[in-house]
Amino acid sequence: MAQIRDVARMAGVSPATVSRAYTQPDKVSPDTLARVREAAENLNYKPNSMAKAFRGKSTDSVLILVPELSNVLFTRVLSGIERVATENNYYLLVSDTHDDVEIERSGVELVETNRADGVIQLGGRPLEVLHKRGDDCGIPFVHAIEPVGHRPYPTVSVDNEAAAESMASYLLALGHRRIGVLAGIPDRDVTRTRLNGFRRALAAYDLEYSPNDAEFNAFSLSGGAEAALRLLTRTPDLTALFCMSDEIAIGAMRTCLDRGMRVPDDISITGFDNIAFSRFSAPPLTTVMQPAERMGEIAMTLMVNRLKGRPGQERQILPTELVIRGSCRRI
Amino acid sequence: MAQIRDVARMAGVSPATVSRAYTQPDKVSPDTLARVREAAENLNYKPNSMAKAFRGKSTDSVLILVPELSNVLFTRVLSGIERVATENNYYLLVSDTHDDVEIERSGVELVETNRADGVIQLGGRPLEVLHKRGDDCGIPFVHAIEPVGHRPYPTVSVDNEAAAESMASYLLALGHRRIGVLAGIPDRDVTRTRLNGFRRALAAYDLEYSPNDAEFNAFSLSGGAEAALRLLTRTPDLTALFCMSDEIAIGAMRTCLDRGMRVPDDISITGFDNIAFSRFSAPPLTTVMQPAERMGEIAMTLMVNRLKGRPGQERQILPTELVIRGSCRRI
DNA sequence: CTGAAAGCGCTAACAT
DNA sequence: ATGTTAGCGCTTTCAG
Repeated sequence: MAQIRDVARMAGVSPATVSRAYTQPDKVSPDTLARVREAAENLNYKPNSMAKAFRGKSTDSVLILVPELSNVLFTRVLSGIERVATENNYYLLVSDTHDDVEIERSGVELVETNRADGVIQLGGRPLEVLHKRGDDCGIPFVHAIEPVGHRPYPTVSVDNEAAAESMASYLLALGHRRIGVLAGIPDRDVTRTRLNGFRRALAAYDLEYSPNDAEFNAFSLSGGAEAALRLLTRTPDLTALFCMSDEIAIGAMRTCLDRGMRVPDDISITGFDNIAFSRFSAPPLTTVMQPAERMGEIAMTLMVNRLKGRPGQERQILPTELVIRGSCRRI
Repeated sequence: MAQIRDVARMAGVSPATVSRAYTQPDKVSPDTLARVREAAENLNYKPNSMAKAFRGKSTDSVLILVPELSNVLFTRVLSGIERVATENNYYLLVSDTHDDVEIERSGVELVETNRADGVIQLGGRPLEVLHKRGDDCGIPFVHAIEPVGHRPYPTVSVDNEAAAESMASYLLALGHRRIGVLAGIPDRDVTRTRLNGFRRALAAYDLEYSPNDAEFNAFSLSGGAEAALRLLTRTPDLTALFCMSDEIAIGAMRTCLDRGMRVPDDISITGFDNIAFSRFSAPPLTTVMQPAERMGEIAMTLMVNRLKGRPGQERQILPTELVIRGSCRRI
């Protein structure tokens, strides 16, 4: 593999000039520039990016901590991140953390070992628990999707509580009073937050949340199907199911169908996220839209800014939107 | 940030010894080893992985070329790759190529610039077209999902033609004779291959494939929905729809439902891939199972072997399986 | 078992 | 506008 000095020799210049020809072409005379380019071309020279990273102390890559690569929502966020990363010439390192603290910790370590310049966290865990020096360990960190208190680093998320509340209010407004909750994993912030929103909506109608009407399980299709089965077996008189993700909702729909219940005639179902599939379910799912790709784009933009030493901390809460489709009916 | 010489000084040894303490602990006396470890601990020393990569000429990372991050199938493969990568201490660089040759080319270049040690291609394009020196440019390359002729590098895929044939035969055996095809993007190998399988099945029944009964479009939900609309408008007498992906099939289902057709009573529909959602559609989708995660695992295993200088070229064709669910009926 | 020293390929002062 | 020089943090001969 040709290296810079080979090009330099062939072009009859010094290595420094070759380097400049790449990084600041305007600082090089058109003539030499042309010679350097030709030499590089001939020798098929490709700058060694590791040497550059080593020298320049910047890797041009950022690590994305994804709790579950098979989750469509995360994947959409990742897609948004990717777009902005590419635009800004950053590489993406991706790690599926399976929600495991240890994996997240060793991820954060990648910036301490100079493997990545920063990390974007799609999970709920704040930097504080991921590093012993806590929030001010100086690691460029951006939090996306799940809002985690008022952290001293850039964050992009939605107002889950408000979104959940408005979704629940919609159900209430349709006349539903016995609403079951198909929640996500119990110890996730997002689960708690959405549950709070749900309770707030109930409270506005002087209704009380009953834990007996809720089931907690994975944010997945089968998680939703199983939870629905348990819930409906226990409390068959529910008229609606408030699900904390579209996958849970679609899983629950299957269970209902299997039990001979028609949606929305016999039971109304709502989701959360507005993944692509929810528009294509039967019936199409009423849900709350989260701007997933957009959150990814913003997360990466915040990271780029941070890395390029621009602005400072920023905290963006993006709007959600109720998407009314066919899975609920008035009673 | 502490570096090796700080640790060396504190432990009262030379940098070389510290280095050895990490890479070949058995070559260091237990006593010094302990002292080094303690010093490292105290100083919170983390070896600079860029320096190591630079020195050692190996980045421990491999690039994954994903045609579309938002496609569930690719994401499953990625998930399998990730698992094996983590097990073997490799980092994953991921790039969404949007099926663009240029992006794929610059991806392959990452190994020439020492940014990655190898690349796993989930798309259909062979190394030959991605590098001017062609197949023998020496880049560790693994092809997954789409089989691309007999390439001189490791490949893992399924027999798409056979799988498509057996899916189509199933439809034929059920009595269907007017079967529409909802194909994927026309210029993708996988589309052609599956179409061949379909035609072969037809031929066994002395039937001819009619281009008029086919629509080509994106491998996506909306792609399927649109294509189905065009196809059904043009040829309303079809009794079955052979779809080249589950997403296409689910999209098509929606169109059928919207047109007042019941599945499978009025029209039978088959998919391809067996993504998680297909089990939860209404009706559940009859499809062909592709071992996506497994392909990912194997792809990465092949890569690791290649990188570690083990075995040689390998070519694995994994079995698929017909998954009969409720979206087809006998006529 | 340990240390000294060289050097991986590049870039950024600094000098011309 | 260009060249000279030094050095990024680590590993690896080679000596001792």
